[in-house]
Amino acid sequence: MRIGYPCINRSIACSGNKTFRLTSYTEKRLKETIHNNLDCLRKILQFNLEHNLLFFRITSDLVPFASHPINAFDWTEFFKPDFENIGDFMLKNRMRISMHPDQFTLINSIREEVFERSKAELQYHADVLDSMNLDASAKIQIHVGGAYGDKKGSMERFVNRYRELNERIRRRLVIENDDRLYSAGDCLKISDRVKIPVLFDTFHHQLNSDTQLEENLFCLIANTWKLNTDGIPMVDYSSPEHRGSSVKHASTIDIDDFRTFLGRTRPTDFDIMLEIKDKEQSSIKAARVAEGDRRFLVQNADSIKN
DNA sequence: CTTAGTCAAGGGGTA
DNA sequence: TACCCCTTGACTAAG
Repeated sequence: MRIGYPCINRSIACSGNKTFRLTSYTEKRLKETIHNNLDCLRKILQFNLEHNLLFFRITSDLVPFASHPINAFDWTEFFKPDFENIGDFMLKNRMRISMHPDQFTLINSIREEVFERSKAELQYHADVLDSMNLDASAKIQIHVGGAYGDKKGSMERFVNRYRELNERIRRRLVIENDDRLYSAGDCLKISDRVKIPVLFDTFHHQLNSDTQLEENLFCLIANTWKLNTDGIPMVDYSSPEHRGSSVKHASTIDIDDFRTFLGRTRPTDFDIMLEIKDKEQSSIKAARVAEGDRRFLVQNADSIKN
């Protein structure tokens, strides 16, 4: 079990998700921004190592406009040594890595041009992870997509489109249950067809589920991950803000809830991404709680040994 | 220096 | 059809 957080670290004085406006695009600006972002990513990983946080999500802003037609710059080649250096650091310290393209990446869109752009965007994400020489346990998580007034047909379209993707994308792709349309159960149905791993999001499950989170569902989801290639399952963990009626991500972790969650999911082993506003601060607290959990200790001992 | 509107990209829901 | 919502930080022009 590894614990981590997505994209941004607020404790160190650098921001690895810098970007700029399309209107101010120049190759020089692009180069400088990528350089800054890679440099900062390396610093964040160092911080994470020091705080026993071995799971991290790389921001999709790492390379701005990576899949946009305006970008003709061969950034994989230019920054090859930097990507490899970061990848070596991750491997050496047994870090688990994910990426999460945002809402515009839609495999099952009814519009062909949206699918084409999505493929380009997925290829960019795969290029980042490939450049770091990471194996197939480094994942790219997306949602199933829209419903378009015909959920069944849209799930079918996802299956067919998924089969069209190239192997470099497919080996990394996983689907995550969303908060409104596609539940964990829906994701399992798709997984039955194409054997894609399902990434369980606890918060989305609270908002959109056909069953309660019971042990059986959690086991079924865990079994969609092939341990020798996909690695242990990834789980996105967050909780609603307790005060107020709105459904927002909590500003900080509720340690008692987290402890309960750890208890309820035993003995299944998985990596946890904390989608909580204060990012690394909550992660550090969570890691402390998890130290009392066997799953966490095994991972720990392992990384010290190597 | 501070602030408020805006940013490549989609889709769902309501009036 | 028109408009607002999601969710988020940072960019950028305006004050």
